[in-house]
Amino acid sequence: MSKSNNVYKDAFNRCLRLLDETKSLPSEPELGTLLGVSRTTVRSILARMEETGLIDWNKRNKTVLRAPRSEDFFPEEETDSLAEIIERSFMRRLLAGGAEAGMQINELELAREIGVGTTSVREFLIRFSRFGLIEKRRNSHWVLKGFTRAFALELTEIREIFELRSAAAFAALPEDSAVWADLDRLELEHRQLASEIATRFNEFSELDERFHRLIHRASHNRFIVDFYDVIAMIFHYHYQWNKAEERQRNEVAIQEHLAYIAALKSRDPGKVDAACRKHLKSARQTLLTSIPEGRQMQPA
Amino acid sequence: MSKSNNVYKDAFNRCLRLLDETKSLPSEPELGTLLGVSRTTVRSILARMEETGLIDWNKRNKTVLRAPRSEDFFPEEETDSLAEIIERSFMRRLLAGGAEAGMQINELELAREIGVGTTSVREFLIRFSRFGLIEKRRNSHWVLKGFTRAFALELTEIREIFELRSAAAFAALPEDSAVWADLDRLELEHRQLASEIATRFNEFSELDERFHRLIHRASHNRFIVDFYDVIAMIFHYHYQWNKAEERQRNEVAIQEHLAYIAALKSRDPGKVDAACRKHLKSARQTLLTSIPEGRQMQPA
DNA sequence: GTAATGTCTTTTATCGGGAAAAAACAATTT
DNA sequence: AAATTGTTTTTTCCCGATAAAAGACATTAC
Repeated sequence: MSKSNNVYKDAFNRCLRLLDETKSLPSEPELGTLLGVSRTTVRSILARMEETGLIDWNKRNKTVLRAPRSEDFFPEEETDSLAEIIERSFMRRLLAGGAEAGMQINELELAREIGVGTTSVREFLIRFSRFGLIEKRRNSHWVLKGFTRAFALELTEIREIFELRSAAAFAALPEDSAVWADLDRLELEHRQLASEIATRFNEFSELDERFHRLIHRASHNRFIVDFYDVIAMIFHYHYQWNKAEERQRNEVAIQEHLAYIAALKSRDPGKVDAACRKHLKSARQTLLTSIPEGRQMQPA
Repeated sequence: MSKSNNVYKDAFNRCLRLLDETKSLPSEPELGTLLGVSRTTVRSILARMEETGLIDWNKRNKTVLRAPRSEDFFPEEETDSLAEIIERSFMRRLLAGGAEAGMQINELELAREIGVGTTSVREFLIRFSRFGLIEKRRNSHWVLKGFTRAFALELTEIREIFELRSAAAFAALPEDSAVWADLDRLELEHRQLASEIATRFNEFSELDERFHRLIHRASHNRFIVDFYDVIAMIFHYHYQWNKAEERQRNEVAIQEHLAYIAALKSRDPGKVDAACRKHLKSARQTLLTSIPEGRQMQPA
């Protein structure tokens, strides 16, 4: 068992959803771009769809025969990549307590516990190391540095430096830049979310990330853009474990974003700086309150 | 052939150099710490030293019998770790022309060319990716982003932000902090190097790194400290390919460092800022002049 | 009784192999 | 002739296995 076919399964599931909308599927290369996979995978998908009577496939003709049923889908858990599985397991262990700073991380043990090979775990740890939470001892184990208050403060310090710069660069972008349309679209989405906050408050997290990434991109600096990966990772898990007052926090954040957007549109550097600072300050506060002083983070 | 014993060979060579200085070697654990290896490796070293008649080894007694000869040493090239070998090969390819931005990187081909397994190459690429020079296409190849002028500008932009902050933090450190002694020591080394610049100018690179790392550490921010790895890597290779006017450049840099050190010692924020800016500006200039406009970097 | 040595166990670093997925090439179809 | 399908080759992803190196435990020496 050398490689799971999760790419195929995930693409298959996504392709099933396309079936609802059309009477026939497009060409193989087109489907490939649509699903983000190679033609090889597309053909496997089509083959199975034909087998299970979902479509009639004859060269260029891919006629939809019936709507997909829930049994047609592959189980969700089989569509995740190994890297995702390992990350989730690792973060769960990290946040599920007992993860003291200084603790050593054992590749073999992790691999056995998750049920994967050591190579995948090693690759994950190397990739994960750039988040600043673990550190490698040469020829030896990894050391957990811990999800501490110090970590959160160091993270937000850089975030603030970078975002203030990016926001300033954003506001200085020429009138005809495409970003202004992107910003308008995001503003609209914010307003829609604000009006349905009671039911959709948990959709904020994803909108938040798109908004900040748009701003950071204005820096035109790959190190600033890449650094947002660290923030996104932390906030991703932060949102998962800290559900306390989630709705209210998100409501406040949306309003801050709207003020921030207005400031950007005004293109007044002073206003941009003020709105950005205000939002970053409350974001930092939110993160910090979820880390008890002098202890490790714990799930809510 | 699963793992080379370069750790042993490298430690053995370093241990040989200790033989010149003493009549007998210390205990195994002590040797281990001294050489940065485990006792297992220390014992392999001692075993070979006894075999080749370098020492007489009987439990606690490790008497030196003769001075090491050049044949006793393992060849230099056998002491490098695989990661170092791969990095060097990769950077040579990158700098040896023909490395256009957008080019795709083939793991298998690289592995075959260097003569190592794909796993090691994969791990190297993952580790290397944080330098911002390559990018991964999911389930597919890596893409070379190129050693371009844009890269150098993005890199130096962050460097300047971080170093100005770190320098300010450094100057604000309390009188009794240990860093002031470190700084004094570095100042002395700078003066010594300056006085023998004609013969030792190529030693500057290493001193430069230690100096800047000391300053960055004052930020107490792991992201700032870690970012210096990117700078160090780039400058390391930069120094290797751009030998033009090396002596003069280093002479100027040493003087800038001395002025920078004096500013830090004055603890006057204005002076620190000015000295830091001046040095960073010329460092950026040096880097930029080695990258021809609109083209890839080429070795000198 | 502390610290060293001797011995045994575990973990890391690395390889080769094999299935999944991508990519390249050839043959059709419109 | 441009795009699509059919076929073959190459590459990526991941595992299990193995030697090097680290680490743990037992024994001995001072």
